[in-house]
Amino acid sequence: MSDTTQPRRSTRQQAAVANQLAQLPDFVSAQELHAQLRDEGESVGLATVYRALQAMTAEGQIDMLRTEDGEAIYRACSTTHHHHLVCRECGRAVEVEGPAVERWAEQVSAEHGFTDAHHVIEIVGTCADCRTV
Amino acid sequence: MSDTTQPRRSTRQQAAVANQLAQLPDFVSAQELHAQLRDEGESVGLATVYRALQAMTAEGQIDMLRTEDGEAIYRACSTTHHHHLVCRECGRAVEVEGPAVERWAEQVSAEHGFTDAHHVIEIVGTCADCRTV
DNA sequence: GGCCTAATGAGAATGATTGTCAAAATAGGC
DNA sequence: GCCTATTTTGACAATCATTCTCATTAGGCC
Ligand SMILES: [Zn+2]
Ligand SMILES: [Zn+2]
Ligand SMILES: [Zn+2]
Ligand SMILES: [Zn+2]
Repeated sequence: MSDTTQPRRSTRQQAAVANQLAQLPDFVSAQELHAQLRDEGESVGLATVYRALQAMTAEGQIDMLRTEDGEAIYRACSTTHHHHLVCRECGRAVEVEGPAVERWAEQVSAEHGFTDAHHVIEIVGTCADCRTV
Repeated sequence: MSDTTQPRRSTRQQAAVANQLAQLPDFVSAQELHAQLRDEGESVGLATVYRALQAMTAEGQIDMLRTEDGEAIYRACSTTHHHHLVCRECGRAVEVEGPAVERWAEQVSAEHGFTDAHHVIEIVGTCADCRTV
């Protein structure tokens, strides 16, 4: 199964990225994370931030998904698993959960012989405020 | 609700994009579509392809989603509504349906006052073949 | 300490997407 | 069909996230 988990060397930079991510409740882009680290003095090169996030994603330590405009965003996956309901006009996002969906995803994967399945679910709509404009 | 559907003028280029898309059974990127049109002699400027796809997406005439590496891909949405279960190793995709999920998505949107909601659901796992390797 | 090698960072390079703006095409009214 | 107001197009430049390059730095280990 190509378990490409060669142990990485532990460095200040990787720890900084991991810690920062652990402190954030929601998704951030690599750019944002880089800026935050810079602001806190714990400066890490941009390329390194990208590499760390990549590695952690590959190892399943963090979740990655894409915003509507294609930017990759990351989140520590310790947070409660949930999904987003996003307004296509103002970008406001509501966190939603759905046990039924979680079960469905697992079931569908199992039915087709897939293992270690993850899923991405995003709902995009127009919120009440933006509708009345 | 800012129904920005001012009727667009109909042009050869937009027709070409729409036709090409109607002929393709699966998702294509703007770049691929542009190349195909060029090869078939029905040449259309790249920027125009992007604009046409954008417009059609905004009008709900086609579906757009993002590949793993962030590229936007499009498909005529005449096909039956379904989702994909994709193998992270070999890329094999299985089309799956789930009435329960569809209902959940609608319900969640309604609960929060969102209208005209669409959703993106993708499940990524490791298929049976790739597991045994 | 010293060696080997992986990790870092500054900047260049890539590549999809979007912006610019003059030229061409459309929709209507005549 | 012809004319005009407005939209659309296309070649090219500009943006911007992400990746690549490669000289330098710093873990892991003796
Ligand atoms: Zn809104
Ligand atoms: Zn879920
Ligand atoms: Zn597979
Ligand atoms: Zn669905």
